[in-house]
Parts: sequence; C-alpha cells; structure tokens
Amino acid sequence: MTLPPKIPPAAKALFIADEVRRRIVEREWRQGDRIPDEAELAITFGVARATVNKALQLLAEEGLLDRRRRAGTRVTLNPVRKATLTVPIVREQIEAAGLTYSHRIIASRRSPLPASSARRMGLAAGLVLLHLREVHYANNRPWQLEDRWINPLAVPEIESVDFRVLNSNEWLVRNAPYFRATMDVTAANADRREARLLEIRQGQALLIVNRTTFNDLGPITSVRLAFQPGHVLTAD
Amino acid sequence: MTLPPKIPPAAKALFIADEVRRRIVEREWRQGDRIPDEAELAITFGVARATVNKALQLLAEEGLLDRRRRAGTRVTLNPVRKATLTVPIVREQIEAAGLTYSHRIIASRRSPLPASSARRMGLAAGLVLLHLREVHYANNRPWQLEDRWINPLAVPEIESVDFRVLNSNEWLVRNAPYFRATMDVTAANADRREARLLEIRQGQALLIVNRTTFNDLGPITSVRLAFQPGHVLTAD
DNA sequence: GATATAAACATGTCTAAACTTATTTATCCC
DNA sequence: GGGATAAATAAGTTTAGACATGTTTATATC
Repeated sequence: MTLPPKIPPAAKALFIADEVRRRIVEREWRQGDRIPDEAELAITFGVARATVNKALQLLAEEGLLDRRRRAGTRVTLNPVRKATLTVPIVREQIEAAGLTYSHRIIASRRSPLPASSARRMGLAAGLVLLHLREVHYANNRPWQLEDRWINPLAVPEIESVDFRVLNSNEWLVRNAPYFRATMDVTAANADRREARLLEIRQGQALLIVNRTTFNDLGPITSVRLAFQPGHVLTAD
Repeated sequence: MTLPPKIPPAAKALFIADEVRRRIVEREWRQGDRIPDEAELAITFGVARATVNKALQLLAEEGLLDRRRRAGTRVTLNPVRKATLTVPIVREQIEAAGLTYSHRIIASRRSPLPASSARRMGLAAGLVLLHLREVHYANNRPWQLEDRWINPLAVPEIESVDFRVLNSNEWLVRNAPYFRATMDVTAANADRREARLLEIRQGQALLIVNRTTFNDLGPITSVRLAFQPGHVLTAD
C-alpha cells in the first residue's frame, strides 16, 4: 500500500497517521499487537523513515501506540483517556461571550500560607505571602471567585503593582512567565462566604480549579478558581 | 551561544527548547517579541535548522510561542493555560491504590436517549440505545457512578456481551477503539438517587466528567462519571 | 489611490544517510 | 541451569539539502 501519488502534497506524515489509526480502529491491528517497524512501514508507504517516525510519534502522544526501543511499536492495551483542558483567561472568556467584564477585590493583604496551598507550592505552611481574593463579573453578575497566593520571592516586581486597577491574573500572565504548572480539578459545596460572593445558595456544587505555576526562582502563584454552578470546562 | 559541546548526546532539541524557555522566563525575550528565525538560531546554537524547528514546534505546542509562516516566531501574548487531563481506568486506579475493585450493575436496558446525551453524541433525542448504569467500588465502598449510553450501530458486537460479568468500560476500551473523543468537566449536587448509590448525603458536590467517543461509524458511547465527593482529577 | 502581480521570506515538510541508545536475544562460560 | 557478555535490532535523534506553502512587502498597473 503506497500513498496515493497525487493527493498528499506535504502532509504525508498526517496521512500515514490517519492510515495507521484506521487500521487500529478497524481492528486490522489489535490491542497489544506489534505493528511493523519503521523501516518496513517506510517501504510500504514509499516514504522516508523519518516521516513514518513522525507519524508514529504523533500517535504515541495521542496514547494509541506504545513505543519502546528495540521492542518495537505496539497498539496500546489500555488507551488512556487523555484530554487537553484549557483554562481561559477570565476577561477574554467573558468578553468573547459578548458580556461586560468587571472585577472586584475582596481582600489584598499579606497572610500566612494555609497548609493546602503550601503543599501545592512546595513552601512551608505559615510563610507570609501576598493573598488576593477577587470576584470576576460578567454583566455585573458574579462569574468566578479567585483566591490567589503570590510568592514575592519569585516575582519581586509584584510589590509595586496596584491590583485595584489591574487584574492580577493578567498582570501575572504578562509579567511572570512560568516554566512549569500543575493543575487539578475538583468539586466543592459553596460555603456561606462563597455563596454570598457568587450570589447563590449555600451548598451549591462549584467546579474548583487549582493552578500553581513555577519559574526558576520557585513557585510564583497558586490560585483557586471557583466557578458559578453549572459551569462546564471543555477539553479537546 | 553554542551548545555546550559535551553535554547533549542526542537531545539537542530539548536543550534548545529549555534555553528558549529560559530566555522567555527571564524576560530576555518578552511577550509579543519576535525571536530570531530558525536559520539564525541554527547558526547560533550550532545545529541544523531541523533541530531548531523541532524545539520551537515543541514550545509552540506548549503555547509559549506563536509561529506563522513568513511572519516569524513570537512569544505568545496570552499564554493559554493548557493542561492534559487523564481519566484513568477505574479498576486500574483502584487496584493501583492497593484496594479491591468490584462493580455492580444498576440497570442495563434499551431506553430512549435523553436530550443532553443526544446532543453530545450528535444523535436524535429519543433514539433507543443501550443504557447502562453501574457503581464502581473500592474495598466495597462506592467510588464512582457510571451512566453510559452505547450506540449499537457503531459497535454491533455489543449485543452479545454480558456486562454482568465484564466491566463495560474495559470491554469498550479493548474492543471499540475510537477516532475522536470529546470530554467536559463540571460539578453537580448529588440527587437523591446518586446520594443513595454513593452512600453520601444528598446535595454533596460531585465532580462530573462527560466523555463521548466516536469511530468512523459514528458515536460509540457517551458516559457520565460521577466521582465521590472530594475526588480530585490531576492534570499535568 | 486602489488593486492586481511579483518577489522575498520564514516556517513547514520531506528525504537519505548516519549515528546513538535502550533492550532483547543469542552465545559462551561456569 | 544461572549468569555474564556480545551481537542484533528498533526506535530516537541529528544533519544537510531540497522543495512547498502561506504571508508580507514591494512593484507595476489601472
């Protein structure tokens, strides 16, 4: 089976990836099976080995193939369910929906770091960091609660920023690029304070996203986002 | 700046990616800046252009760089927060924690598809599909609720499978590979039935994951997973 | 000045060949 | 049989060179 000589102008790798995917989906190659090696596929498809390599690496990233040196390439036994979550920038998300964005600072002070955030940041609990709490609004209705800890050691310039004017999220995005980030997702019942700020009933289920970013100086910031009840995060 | 001649044995692309990342993090190259083109970087690093290309494509995937033909490569203005969520296979997750896995079928029948699932699957509401409801247990304590719709048109073999013996999740994973999947995450208060099955109080916040898979014949299955309160999904 | 056309350019992709590295398989020795 | 060692193998990576493809910029034309 050679590539259709006309069709693929400069996307042979993608074509090959599709073809391999098809063979897996149609169970021509079954879970656990070893598939032909790169050199062999290169010949059957009439392309260079590097091109096959690119295609197979793509499928390996997707989780469809398991590749090991010398052992060859196999169809993954338990295709793991991976999906890429995108946490949008609040303001952009709201404005993209044609709504008016605004935000309000609830608190901005130095406080000792609680244990949960300390764990996420890899810092000692009780360390005094900058603590920000904000509400983000769409058309003056609460959209998201933000509870953020900022490590001035990693972002010295932060001292001189006035977050009453600027959105902390955006300032950090623009001024504190990160090397590494961790993220987790959970659900929690709104406590009394959250209910008041989000203008909902206490106990309603909130989607919670925790995100911590790091640069070479250490943890930059750890933020807990609590979304309006019913909010859906979509993954690709 | 040439690569340290000794260190990188066969990982120059990664080294270059790290170096570019460093320059961005240290604000040598700032958000929105155009960075030198591939040919130039290839010379400064003393490698082939293909190697630079690989490194920069990596960073573009990470969302750190914006690349456009002819226009060149720029540091992303608004680094989007992307993270890869992995939804583990229940049994493996439970057994990996050293617990005993078991499951129970609550219902298994043909029913008309409700609107929400129909939307996700791209099918007409009311269409009669196979409907499965299960509880997964760890050490005999409820761990996860599963509410699944299966499209027999995409998986004809399903008719002959006895899910009282086999876990539907695993059967599908092994026997119905998919082309494409969609996933979303939200939070919901446990209703009375969910509370009973999960042995929790009604109203507790549950993390909900909806996942739909497709193959070339159409939607295969759409599943709603409701996790125990407090469950955390971790993204990389 | 507006608009079509051509040139320039940076990234995108592919190739063929070489070398590296992890891992398996075979072989030899005890 | 057990264990160390060497050979074989398949993927991982890099290179230099080529051509393709979008985009921008400059140029010519109306």
